[in-house]
Amino acid sequence: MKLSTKGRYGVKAMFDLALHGGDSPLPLKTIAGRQEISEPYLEQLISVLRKDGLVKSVRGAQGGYLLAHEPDQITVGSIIRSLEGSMAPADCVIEDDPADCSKADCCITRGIWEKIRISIDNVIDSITLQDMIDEYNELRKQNKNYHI
Amino acid sequence: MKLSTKGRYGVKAMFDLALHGGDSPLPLKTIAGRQEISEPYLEQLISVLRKDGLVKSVRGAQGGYLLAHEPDQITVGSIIRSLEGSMAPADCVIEDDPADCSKADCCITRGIWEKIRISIDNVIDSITLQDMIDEYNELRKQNKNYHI
DNA sequence: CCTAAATCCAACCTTAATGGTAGGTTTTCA
DNA sequence: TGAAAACCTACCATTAAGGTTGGATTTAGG
Repeated sequence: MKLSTKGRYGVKAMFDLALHGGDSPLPLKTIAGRQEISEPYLEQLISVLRKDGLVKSVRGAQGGYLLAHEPDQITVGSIIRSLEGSMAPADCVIEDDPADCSKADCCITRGIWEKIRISIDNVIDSITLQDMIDEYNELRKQNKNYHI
Repeated sequence: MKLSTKGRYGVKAMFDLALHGGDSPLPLKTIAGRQEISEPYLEQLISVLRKDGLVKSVRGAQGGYLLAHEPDQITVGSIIRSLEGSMAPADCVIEDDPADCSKADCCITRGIWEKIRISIDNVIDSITLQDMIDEYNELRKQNKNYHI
């Protein structure tokens, strides 16, 4: 039940964008360097985030990426689901289109997988990039020793 | 974030053992047949469960497997963790020995992975095999149409 | 207008895990 | 003593992860 690097890198990159990005686009090279992620690999990930409408891109020199919405409108859940798909631990409890199973209505284990999915979704959908920024600033206030 | 078949088959097999097993050992062939799991594959899984003290085995003819404890003493969490390891979505938040990360004390994403792990653990550690049996019996009472 | 910086895109590649099979050895009840 | 069972080790095909490579396209700035 590991999250792959897709989800983890994606959240890190989006947080970096929320923290350091402003009105002018932030080039991927900067994000990748700061977060220590392979740039061409991150490129593939952010391409997915762009297609899902989480970031906007500006092409050409001085180009880069921008958050498509305010940080308090972007949840960690939307980032992770964009890159990893549903957080369902089994295909039979994927929210939008569950794999059909003949025993679905009387399967005891199914209820467990569903509870797990709901509990994960509750956590990740309740955290926004703004929450992460606030926490970062709080931590920064307490001990000067901060990086990302 | 899928659970592999190890965890899913393991829970199914243990539930089968709790439901149909008694004082005499239940052969793996019966469980595998009823749950539609490849017998030699399930053998590998139950071997892990045995080494972790969740089931006891009886060798020889008329042998098989028995739960090592009462159904209300065996949680879904203990089964899944035995077969899949920690439910931590990232190595830096594995409960017993987290992968060390230089930024651990000031990493914002780490807090998120930890919240996810805790919320999953809360769900799976709160469900015992007895709970599953109770739910099964309840379902059985309501509609006659029951299998596993 | 030219160039460098950037996004965009498609293909490839290596490694490890998944989900098994196959083929035996040992134990033990009837 | 035979059959049924657990036990054990090795193998294997497929897939996904986590990239790398090599280019094509766009565009601000000199």
